[in-house]
Amino acid sequence: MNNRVDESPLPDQGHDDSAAASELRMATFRLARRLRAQRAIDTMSDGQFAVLAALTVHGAHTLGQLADRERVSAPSMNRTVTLLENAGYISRTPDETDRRRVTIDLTDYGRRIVDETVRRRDAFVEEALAELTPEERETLARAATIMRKVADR
Amino acid sequence: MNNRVDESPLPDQGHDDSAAASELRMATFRLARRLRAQRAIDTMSDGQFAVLAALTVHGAHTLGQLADRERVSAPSMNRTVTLLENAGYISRTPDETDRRRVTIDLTDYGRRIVDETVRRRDAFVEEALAELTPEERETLARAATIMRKVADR
DNA sequence: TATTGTTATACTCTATAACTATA
DNA sequence: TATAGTTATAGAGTATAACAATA
Repeated sequence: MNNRVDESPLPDQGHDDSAAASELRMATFRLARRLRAQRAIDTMSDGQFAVLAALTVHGAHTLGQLADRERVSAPSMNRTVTLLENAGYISRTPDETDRRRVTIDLTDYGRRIVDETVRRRDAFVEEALAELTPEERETLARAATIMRKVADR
Repeated sequence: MNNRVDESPLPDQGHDDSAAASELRMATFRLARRLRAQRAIDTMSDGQFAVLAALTVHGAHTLGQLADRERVSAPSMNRTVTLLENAGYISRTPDETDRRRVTIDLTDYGRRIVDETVRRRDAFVEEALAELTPEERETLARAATIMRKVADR
């Protein structure tokens, strides 16, 4: 497992702002942990899936581009890429114009795994949303936008 | 780093429900990742801090209780506990009535580290919240409650 | 000479299996 | 015999340093 800091203690003397901040932080960790548990292939780590997702969203990458995007060292990414290649999820092809580079892209099988994982993760959230009131769903939809803004600031 | 699945691809033909689910999932991962980066002591892992937080919230534990709570094997938890003990954050004391057991609890120093870490994590959220409109803050406060409900269902 | 990818090596976190002490 | 904790060992993920091939 990767991260389980979802029971963080509250600050001692929480005035309103700090209480709100703690609540949001704890709720975020707890939900993230729950969502992360919904993986299509339990033997694939978050880091491995993140590479497949990056290739899906942003297309083919070189090794260095993947390492930069995932903020990981080149040797570490090389190892992950080798594992994904051996599992048949991605392909490595030498670059024609600059032969130091290799192009890394999804295989059809890798694409299928990504779809399956996304569908399963979304299925959990969709079912949960379906049990809420329309007002609650609206609140979460607005909150999602604000959360991204906060995370990216 | 632990988890970086914050760029998950959207489902192919997102109708409204599935789009809302994807947005919430992505926003949650992204914010969790950002918050996780705010650690007081960069050499302490999430797993180690989670143990300190559990002891703060729920009091002293035996090794097995900690392993169960964090959903980790006993040997793995034993290793984490040994590291935390060597760092001076926790104490191990043999149980008087059942001498197979050991009681694990925070030291004063460990308590201080928890407070510091919580304060730093909350500081980031508080600063971010301060830049929002009152309506946005209200939305996030309501969302936090709903998110916990979704995570715990 | 600089850049891209890879290999060598080492450290952390995780697990299962085996062991010790106690119930 | 069963249980709680620990030790032994191994695999995955991470990093830095050193190397090979290419620009």
